[in-house]
Amino acid sequence: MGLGVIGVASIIEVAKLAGVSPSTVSRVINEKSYVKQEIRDKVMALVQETGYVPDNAARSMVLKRNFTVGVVLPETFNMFQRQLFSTIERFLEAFGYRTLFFFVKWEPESESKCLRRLKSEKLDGIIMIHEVTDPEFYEYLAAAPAPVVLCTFDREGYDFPAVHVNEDAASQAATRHLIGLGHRNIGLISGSQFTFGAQRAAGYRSALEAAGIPVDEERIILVPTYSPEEGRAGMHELLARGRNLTAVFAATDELAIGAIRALYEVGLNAPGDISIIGIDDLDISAYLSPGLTTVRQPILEMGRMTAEVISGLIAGEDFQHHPLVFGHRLIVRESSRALASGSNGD
Amino acid sequence: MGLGVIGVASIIEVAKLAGVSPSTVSRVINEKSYVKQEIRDKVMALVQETGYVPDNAARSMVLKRNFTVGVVLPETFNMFQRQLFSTIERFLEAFGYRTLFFFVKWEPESESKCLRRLKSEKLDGIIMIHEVTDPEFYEYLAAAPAPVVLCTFDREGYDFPAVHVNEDAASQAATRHLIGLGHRNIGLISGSQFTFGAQRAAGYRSALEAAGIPVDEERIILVPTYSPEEGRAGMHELLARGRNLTAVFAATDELAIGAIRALYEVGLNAPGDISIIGIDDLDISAYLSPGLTTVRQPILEMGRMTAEVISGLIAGEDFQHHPLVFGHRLIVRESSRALASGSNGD
DNA sequence: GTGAAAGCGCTAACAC
DNA sequence: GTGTTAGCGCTTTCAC
Repeated sequence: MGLGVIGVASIIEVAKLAGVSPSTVSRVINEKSYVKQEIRDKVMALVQETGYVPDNAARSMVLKRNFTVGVVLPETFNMFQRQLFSTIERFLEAFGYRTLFFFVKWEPESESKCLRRLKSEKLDGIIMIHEVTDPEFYEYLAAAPAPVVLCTFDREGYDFPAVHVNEDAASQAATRHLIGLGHRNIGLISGSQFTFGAQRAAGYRSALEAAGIPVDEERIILVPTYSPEEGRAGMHELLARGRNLTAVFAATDELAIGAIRALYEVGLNAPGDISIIGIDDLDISAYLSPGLTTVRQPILEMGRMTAEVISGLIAGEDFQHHPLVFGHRLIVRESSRALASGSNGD
Repeated sequence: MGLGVIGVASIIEVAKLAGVSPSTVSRVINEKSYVKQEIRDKVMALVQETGYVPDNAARSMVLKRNFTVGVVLPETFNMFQRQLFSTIERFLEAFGYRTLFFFVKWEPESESKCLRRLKSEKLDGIIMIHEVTDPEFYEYLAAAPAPVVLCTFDREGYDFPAVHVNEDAASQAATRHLIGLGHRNIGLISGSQFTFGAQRAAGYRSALEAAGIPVDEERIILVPTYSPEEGRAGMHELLARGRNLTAVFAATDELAIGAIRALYEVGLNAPGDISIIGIDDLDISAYLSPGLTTVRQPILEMGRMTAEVISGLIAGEDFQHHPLVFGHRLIVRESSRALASGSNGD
């Protein structure tokens, strides 16, 4: 374990101890060019002994690189995003980058603060897991010196690589699942925040139309965020409208959890009274009682792809148009069930 | 919004444009010493216009500080830890520090890799939200040039400031809640990982003993991790042992969620057949159906305290012995209920 | 009140 | 193969 003096050694001291120049020590450490075996061994031994670790700040100053990728995500990130960013972090680390997280609130001031911090970090790359509102933010990103990858959404008018699921297809699949179970009076709880809220609502509409079921606007509710609380409130509102719902498609699993909760509060249950389906397939969704029927986004693949694309871009590779739009997978559990004949409420 | 040349401006260019020296620009930005109002205004205007932001690497090199606090947490961090670290991050940012996360897996190799990375970062402070196993890790921490604060646990033999809840009191409260409801046949699902698993089990035992209820070892199960899956498996095992349980104390909410799931899988339910209580009070716990009865840890206060202590320490303040051990709060929801008389299974 | 100059720790030319 | 030198962008004495 050696002396283990804690990180006080600089490259100069190691060089002195080894009786060589700092450049040589640098060469040994970075394996840039050949150094005589004997010297190399000696230096390595000293590095061990002194516990020398290169100073990142000095290194990144001269290299003009930080080996750091910034990840912007909502301060209130949910479990889906949590899984996504862990995955991204893991792959990024494997590629030799450290990850710096930027949590941003859903308010202009927070976004501009984030933007300032982003600028000061001289990042090698930026991953957006959060769809900010400020147009200036995207302008900066587009002109930024570092590559940018969007994850879980796309932005019209820019050509950032964007890793995301086909929202329309996913929500059509969710709606079709309910239709296939015999449901006709299907409600929707989606959100007005972020692009995907509208996209998922659109998928719901087109699936209904494709099945020849008229869209009843009273069965659609758009809540401000995607939290369980909003799902709960949305479901209560839907119930209050008395549209004889037998099924509800919640645009996210968290919304679905809240919706089931609302049912519970009024003495109803899923799927007994109303079938529920979500989107995301959070870790927890399989452990709910009833287990949540949902549409899974391939988190692992999306995270890996995001990390791969950004590191390729950083390395200067041309952006090959990877297939960046991912497919979904329907996961049927217990919160949805076939409509008992004659019980469609009409 | 001005020229907005992307972060290419250096302090020298701003100085040239303003017709002053770099030192003056530095003084204006850092408000270190007085600069004539006129010049100050001019410089500030240029800073705006050029979008100049000081380079962190250069800054930290000369200042010999990174303004960075490292937070070590488990790669599989749960929702409780997620809330905790968001809180810490927010306060740290308010104090002017950026947060660098170190996710570590539950394996020796991952811990030593984390240790290496920790060393190379020249952190101003280190917060441990994860109880690593490697003794060497703690040795490093104890000798580290930067202050260290433990959060959610304590480590015998060291005198790191440790922010955590009184585990014994919290789990006694949970157990007593069940006892107060008339339950006598109370199971326990806790874990063998981390110190708190044993602590919570101890609280369970002493509460039982205090109530004159003999501890039945067959009603206690220790699972390897604290995931819903383990809670589910643990509950199935408990059920299989046929000890006429009417209530179960799960050492974490995630464990409790899994336990309820297990009940659901065999056609039982909480609280109808078995009452369930957890510890943590995750965001999601209130939205389950039934809502989970649990013991809340004051996440916000703990996070704030952690950030305050570390920033005080970094600023060179002597460590005043703050009250670092927090109290809990029983949150009664629907997963627990009074034992119907005569239904105690014996 | 402001400028000049030194230097933080490192790497990359460029000599030798 | 290895040493010398310059310089990354910033802050901070020290002059003025």
